[in-house]
Amino acid sequence: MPAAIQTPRSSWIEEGLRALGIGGPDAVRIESLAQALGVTKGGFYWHFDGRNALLREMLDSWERVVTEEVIVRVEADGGDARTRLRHLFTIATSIDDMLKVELAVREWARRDQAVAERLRRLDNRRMDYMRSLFGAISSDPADVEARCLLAFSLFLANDYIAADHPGRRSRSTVIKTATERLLM
Amino acid sequence: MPAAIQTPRSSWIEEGLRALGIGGPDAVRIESLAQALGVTKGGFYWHFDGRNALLREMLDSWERVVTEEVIVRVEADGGDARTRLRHLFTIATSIDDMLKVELAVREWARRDQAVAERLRRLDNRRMDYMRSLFGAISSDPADVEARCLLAFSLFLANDYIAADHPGRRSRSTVIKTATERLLM
Amino acid sequence: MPAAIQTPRSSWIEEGLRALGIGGPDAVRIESLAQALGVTKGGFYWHFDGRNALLREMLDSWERVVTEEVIVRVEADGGDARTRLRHLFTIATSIDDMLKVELAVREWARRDQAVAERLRRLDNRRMDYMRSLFGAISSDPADVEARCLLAFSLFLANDYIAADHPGRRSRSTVIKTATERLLM
Amino acid sequence: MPAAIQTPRSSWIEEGLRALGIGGPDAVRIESLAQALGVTKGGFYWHFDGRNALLREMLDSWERVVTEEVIVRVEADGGDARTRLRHLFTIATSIDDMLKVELAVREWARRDQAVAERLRRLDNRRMDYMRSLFGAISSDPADVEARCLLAFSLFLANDYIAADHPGRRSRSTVIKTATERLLM
DNA sequence: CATGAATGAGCCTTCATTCAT
DNA sequence: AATGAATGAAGGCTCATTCAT
Repeated sequence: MPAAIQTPRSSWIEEGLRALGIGGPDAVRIESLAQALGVTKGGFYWHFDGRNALLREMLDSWERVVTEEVIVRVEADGGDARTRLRHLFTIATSIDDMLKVELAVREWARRDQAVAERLRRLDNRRMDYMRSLFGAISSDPADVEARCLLAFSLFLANDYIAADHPGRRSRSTVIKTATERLLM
Repeated sequence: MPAAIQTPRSSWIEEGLRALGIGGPDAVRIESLAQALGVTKGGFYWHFDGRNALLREMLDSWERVVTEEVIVRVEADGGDARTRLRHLFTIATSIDDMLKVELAVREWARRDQAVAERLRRLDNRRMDYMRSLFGAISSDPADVEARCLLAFSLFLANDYIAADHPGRRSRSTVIKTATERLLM
Repeated sequence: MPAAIQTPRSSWIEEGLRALGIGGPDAVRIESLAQALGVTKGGFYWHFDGRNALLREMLDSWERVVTEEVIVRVEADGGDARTRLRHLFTIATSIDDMLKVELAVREWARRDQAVAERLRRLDNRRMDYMRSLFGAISSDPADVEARCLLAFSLFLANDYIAADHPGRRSRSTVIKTATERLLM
Repeated sequence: MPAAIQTPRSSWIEEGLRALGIGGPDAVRIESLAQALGVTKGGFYWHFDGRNALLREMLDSWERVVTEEVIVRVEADGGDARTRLRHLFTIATSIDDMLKVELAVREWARRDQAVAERLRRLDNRRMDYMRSLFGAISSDPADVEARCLLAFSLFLANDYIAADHPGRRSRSTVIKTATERLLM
């Protein structure tokens, strides 16, 4: 039976990820997190070796969730390649908090080599998975690759592109159309 | 008499955009810029009303370049819709510094309402332009919209996605294939 | 266990009042106070919300001392109206540090509406008290009012007027004569 | 014929005195004065040796006006001692701008020995003048001295005391009553 | 585990001053 | 005489970090 800890490491990590998603790495301030957790920042240093250690563990934690959870859930639902891809897109865009973190990490990776390295591993794993699914739809490797990149781009860019769509079209409708285009 | 001094005002803005592109808004530090320009930070306040004023003018300046310049260049080259779209993609991805700024601004917009507003205006103008070009290729409005979004996503995501491509394929090859897919 | 630390919060306030008395509000510099207290300026922000908060609390603290303490001490000593007035003048001019602060606050009030408002409340309370005492000496309300104003002026101007007095007369002798004139 | 100067020394001094009266010596900022005069601060250094030189000349200028002008005007109007004293009080409290400067200088003197010295000379000259007038009213030197101090105090404290007066009494009415009390 | 308190580095901003033109 | 531009010294504030209790 694990000791009942008052403010466990995981709380700091969760709160840190929340802050990261909202304001980027610079917003992960020990003081803010402490305040959000209702404790004083001094206690933080009992759990972690410093801010960088927290940042590292935040990434570890996020990586684990994002990799395992999503793919596991898609596979659990079963179905053919097209079905799975549709599930994948739905799940990926539905975990709102995680998408925010995703974007923050990606921006962060542009400035930090270590983060970039982690992201490369992660993206490769995801692309591999998509490649296997799109490979069941198209037999042209170049086309598979293009579809993967387009799908991935669509997923990421959703939150960045601020444009409105004409008529009664909502963003999600446009994404759905675009997705189907990739599944043809 | 030739232009005496190369308007140092714009030097601060240029340097600011460079810093923004590399490290995001938090990296736009008066002291760093001053050092990069070979002057002392105190002098900055002769030119600008403060950091926020610089940030605002940086966005003004960037918006002007990105909007006018790109579309003007594409139109200058002429050609049919497909040709113009190909030119657009080439130009958009070739101004390396501007792409970095683009991404930084986009991340920034997620935390700052005023920036988000500017970006919305800008993205709408771009989407309008693409819509007019894709409209010449496809007659289905939903399809046009989907192609626009995919194209835009592809452009943006390029710098974010860290995945490698199997075989001898380079990223730019995959993008080219993906682009052609959108022009079919 | 005796009081562990002598509430460092109040140390900042005391030191702040000292600085205010000597050099006016502009002389209340966090850095100077820190140095005087033998700590670094950063620590100040643990105790206060910023310079303005300190300034506010300094005024609170001073107001409390000046209002309560003086009147309480005079009343404690008892005696008739004349005796009390003599005590009042003696006490008011004897708390040297407080007189300096008094003058500084008054000058400050000329530039800051909020300070002016506090001072008005304080001065009214004092005038009320004097009015009650002079009312026992003179039955003409206009005369009472004039005596109050003269007494208050005398108290304040003491530190401002730099003139020497001829003969062997000291300032305090002249003030004593003037005071008695008001008590006739 | 003196050269027609664009922004003469005297403008800087006048503007400096205005700033001094409003905000004390710390408010005499070259930059503010320049802005008020519609020129750039750089030009200031053509006229003056630096901020301290301006401050010195401001005091010179103020001293001249205050000493000569007031006494000269009172004497010009003539009358007996009581009449002259009444004139003196009226004039002294009527030059509003000068009263503000007067108070600012007095506060300043508390922190600056050189200013204190000037003020002592000035106050002594004024007290001498009042002494001569009160001497015609009272033959007791101690009483004369007390009246002088009270009169001077009343004049100075007017602007500092923020108290309201009960009934329909205005401050100036109270001062008038108090003045007459000193002339009895 | 956590608090209270403090350190110190870093940043923004203001302002007197200087200087070439 | 005055401007445009810059320097440098303060001073206010934030925040990661440390440490005794």
